[in-house]
Amino acid sequence: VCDNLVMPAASIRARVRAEMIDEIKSVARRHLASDGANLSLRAVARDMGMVSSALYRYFPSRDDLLTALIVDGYNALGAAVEAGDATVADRTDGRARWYAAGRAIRAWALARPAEYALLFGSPVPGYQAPQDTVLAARRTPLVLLQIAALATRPAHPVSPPAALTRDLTGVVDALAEVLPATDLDPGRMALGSIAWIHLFGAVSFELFGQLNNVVEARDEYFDLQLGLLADLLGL
Amino acid sequence: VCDNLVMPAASIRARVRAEMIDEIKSVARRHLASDGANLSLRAVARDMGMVSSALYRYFPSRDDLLTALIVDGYNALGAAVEAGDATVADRTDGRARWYAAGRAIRAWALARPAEYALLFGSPVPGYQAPQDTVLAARRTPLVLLQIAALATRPAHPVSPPAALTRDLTGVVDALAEVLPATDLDPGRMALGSIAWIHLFGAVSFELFGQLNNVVEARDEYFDLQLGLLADLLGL
DNA sequence: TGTACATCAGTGAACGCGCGTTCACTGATGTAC
DNA sequence: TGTACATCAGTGAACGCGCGTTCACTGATGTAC
Repeated sequence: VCDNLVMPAASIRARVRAEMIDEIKSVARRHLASDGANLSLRAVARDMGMVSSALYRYFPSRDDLLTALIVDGYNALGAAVEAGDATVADRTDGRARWYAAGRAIRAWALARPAEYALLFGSPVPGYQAPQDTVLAARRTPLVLLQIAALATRPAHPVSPPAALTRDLTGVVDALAEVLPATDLDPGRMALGSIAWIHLFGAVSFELFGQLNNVVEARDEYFDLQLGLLADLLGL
Repeated sequence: VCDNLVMPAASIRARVRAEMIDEIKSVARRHLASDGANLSLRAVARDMGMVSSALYRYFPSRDDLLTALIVDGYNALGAAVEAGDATVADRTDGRARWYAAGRAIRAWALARPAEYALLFGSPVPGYQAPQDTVLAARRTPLVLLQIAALATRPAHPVSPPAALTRDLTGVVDALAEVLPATDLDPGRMALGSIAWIHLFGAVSFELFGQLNNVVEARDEYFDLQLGLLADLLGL
């Protein structure tokens, strides 16, 4: 409020612009929920009481809006998982943190199914995700890998083939700045990434409707899977 | 060829009709590959050299065509998995059969990514799958459950909660006619279904592009996951 | 402090295209006597 | 076997709607002297 008076006029315009961008994205997110990934610029503009061409002041094309939504989505999910993980007081209790993080993923997905589908569902036809998204995309698995590194008990014995170890080492190295103490041997790296994939499987299977008419006790089912994966990791 | 002469005329018309339906579905499948699930009736008609309204002689609406494609897809996948499983000569070798079935799923998905996405990807906006699809959908997990029933070693210890056991028992009972000797205790039922879900996760993760820029050794990665799941099942 | 100029947000019309579905119709194919 | 009728496949026009993107434009807001 008071800031307005101190700020130079240029910043006001910049801030209004930023707020507009936020509102466009938020309206677009609402549309994702009903229309899936065939997001319509005109519908978004309509909802905002603007003419469709006005949106081009903010996003050079529909794909750029989609990209912004995807990056935001990955970050929102990552933040939710980090927050879930952070609720565990004892930072050395890997198993508790694993449950907290896993449940946070599922809770986020159930709360925003369309956004989850945009991130993890079938690729949008004709849309090519730019490089900007990959950093944000790694935020969630990063949390899970950090938890996997806490494993105390011996993990499930695995001997990943050399080619795979090379791939995974590359990823972990790229994360080294963010994840300093990577005391993950190849086996644990492989297990950690696999646990993430299988977790994704559990969430997607439920969210994409494959559990319909089959399993109703979904919380319990998910927790059971979390437990199996924790065992797998040696947490 | 000769059959034409013997067959009553009415059957000829019926057969031409069946062939037309097949061709429509096959053209539609090709379109799925490029356009994702926003399948266009007009585009299909164009490819067949027909006027779009002519398709209504064969399918009452676009959704009915989609449903037919979905049912066909589930059946094709199921058949591929059954064929994969059948290549293992020693029918008591559960672990070999598990690998064969799992690899068949992935191979089918990689060969027909758009169809896989239609079955297992984000739900098509506005489309409600009718009950016709559920039977076909169970064909693949049925094979996997039959293999899980072969487990000789003790499986990973699990104690599924009562509500979940009830759900899974219901499903297995429904399959009882097809799967006669269901010597699956609740724990193994739960493990079998979870292994299927995690397998789905592995395939979807790769197919939906989440492995891009991360893992290149995909065959090895998948096999590693198959092995972990086989261990989980006690195969 | 006041004025001339540049920047920027938003308008409205248009381009060129797509879609699912309906409907009255023409001809060919099959059926019944 | 031949003829009258019914069935069915496919046409072409139309309805009513959607879309992304471009472009010349009006006014308001911010900047520099």
